[in-house]
Amino acid sequence: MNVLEQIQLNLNKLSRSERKVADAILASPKSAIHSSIATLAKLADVSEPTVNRFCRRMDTKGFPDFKLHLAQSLANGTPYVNRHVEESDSVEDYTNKIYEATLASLDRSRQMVDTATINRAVDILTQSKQISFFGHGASAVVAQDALNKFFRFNVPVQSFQDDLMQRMSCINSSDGDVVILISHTGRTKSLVELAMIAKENDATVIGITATDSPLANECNLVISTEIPEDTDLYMPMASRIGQLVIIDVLATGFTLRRGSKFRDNLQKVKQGIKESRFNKLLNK
Amino acid sequence: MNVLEQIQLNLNKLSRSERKVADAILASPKSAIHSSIATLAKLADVSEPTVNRFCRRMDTKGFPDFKLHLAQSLANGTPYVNRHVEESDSVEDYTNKIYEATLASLDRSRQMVDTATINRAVDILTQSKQISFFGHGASAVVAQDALNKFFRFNVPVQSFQDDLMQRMSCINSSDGDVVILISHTGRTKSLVELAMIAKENDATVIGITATDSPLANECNLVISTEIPEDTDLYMPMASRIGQLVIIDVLATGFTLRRGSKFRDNLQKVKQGIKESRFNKLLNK
DNA sequence: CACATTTATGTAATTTAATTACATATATTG
DNA sequence: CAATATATGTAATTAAATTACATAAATGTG
Repeated sequence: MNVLEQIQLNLNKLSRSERKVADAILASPKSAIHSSIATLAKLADVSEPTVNRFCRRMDTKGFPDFKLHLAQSLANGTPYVNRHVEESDSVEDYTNKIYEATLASLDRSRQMVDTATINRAVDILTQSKQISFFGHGASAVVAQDALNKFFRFNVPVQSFQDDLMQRMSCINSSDGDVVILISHTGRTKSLVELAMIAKENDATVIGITATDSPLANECNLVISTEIPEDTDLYMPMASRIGQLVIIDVLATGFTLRRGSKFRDNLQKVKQGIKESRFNKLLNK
Repeated sequence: MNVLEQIQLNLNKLSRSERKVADAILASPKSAIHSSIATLAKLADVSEPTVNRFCRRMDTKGFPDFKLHLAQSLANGTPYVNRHVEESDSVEDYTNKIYEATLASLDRSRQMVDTATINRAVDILTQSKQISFFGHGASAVVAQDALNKFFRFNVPVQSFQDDLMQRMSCINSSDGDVVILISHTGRTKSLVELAMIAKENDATVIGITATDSPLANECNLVISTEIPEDTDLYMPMASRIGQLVIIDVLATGFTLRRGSKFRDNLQKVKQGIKESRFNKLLNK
């Protein structure tokens, strides 16, 4: 709830003088944010400390803080709104809606990500003997992206899409191995089974999934991706983008933790695939 | 143009001390708006009047006015700053930087996307006999994601990662087939070859790639993903996220264009994979 | 209703924040 | 190199905001 709304909703609960302050602000909020407390107090016909008390009552630290919050209230509300695609939408409409929904989802993910958990995951990954990434459907794509990223570090890393290969990999796992299971809902049956098998074989299981789900309950560590989202027939599942960014974060953390030797290997890989590309200047 | 953008655009034109001020603000704009001029000056290692002069240079009346404008910039949907990950970064720092870089990239992509081109691509896809998605490396992941999405529409769609299979698919293509080639730079040699082969066989070639690249030159239609980005050893390639969102947009456009028959098929697929998941209420 | 207690309010004093003035340092130009 | 312009920081001054305290008004209790 922003400050402007808060003022309007609490009008009836304000005292006589504080009501005067509210009225003066509501009469011209744009002007209020640029006014001194003295100017506003005079305009509202109250004392300066009354204005200050009003600001405190609106849960701000004082007048300058109140003005900042009011300024943000005036500046168009929340930055990205998650709106449904409608059948009648033009290409401009649905394109923008999808971008905004994705941005909104990613922003929420940014706010909710638990960096302590990320740090622990990076610890575990850094010390692992082998890393496996598994997921199904859209999350399988994330697992493959993870493979593509971690493969460049020249550490033992694998990812399979075939269900049997996944099971065998988990059966073959042992202490020091890490199995990362990726699932939006955490309710995919076969992934929960993979978690159990891996744990039975002393691997560490990390879930990139919804907390308080069957899969989360079988994991040693859970990186939460539980952003509520409206999926319907037209709206893509934006949360897989959040999963991809978590992979990015883990990969960067891994690189930073591992230090210069792995940076060198990254450079080696980058150089090694250069020939598969047209040179930027010559082959235009 | 808001204050945050103005700062970023004028970085090169600032004097040494004022550049320090800008860097301190960009490092933590949310914190800056709540700071006194003394705190910010200390943080930036400059004098208080230098901060005041910086604010005047940004066309604000002084520090309080600058803060108000900055607060509105932050509330207005362009808050994200693309900052490099440093070796000394904490997990909080690099996590936030990666999220912000991704959000910044995606926001730019949103602003630059050409909806007329999207519309044409949706036209072409809607009328196609068969759709193929190909990419390499990180873009191969995008191609697979596309397969996962379009497969649900029950239209002929394919995607291979094996180079030979890709070539054979393009050799086998004919009029009415669409080949979508995904590449960040547009300079991957084998993808350019795929484009040539597909065109020789009368397929329509759509590139999700950089304009003015070898691949773009071989395509019938180019959906541009040419967002300048700073990639270095630590920063992930955020543009693949933009490619994924373009796939989302195309898929939604396809669904809207195709109408109710395809909506029904989506429901059928969704229902069909329900049993692979634990029921939300019962199996907790 | 009267009295006691609590809450609201404004004046004045104090503190903090921001701005201005001025001297010095640095960069640029002829 | 010298002269001029620009940048910068210290110290002083002004403005803005907050706190302290006394008084007024409202509320609650017997």
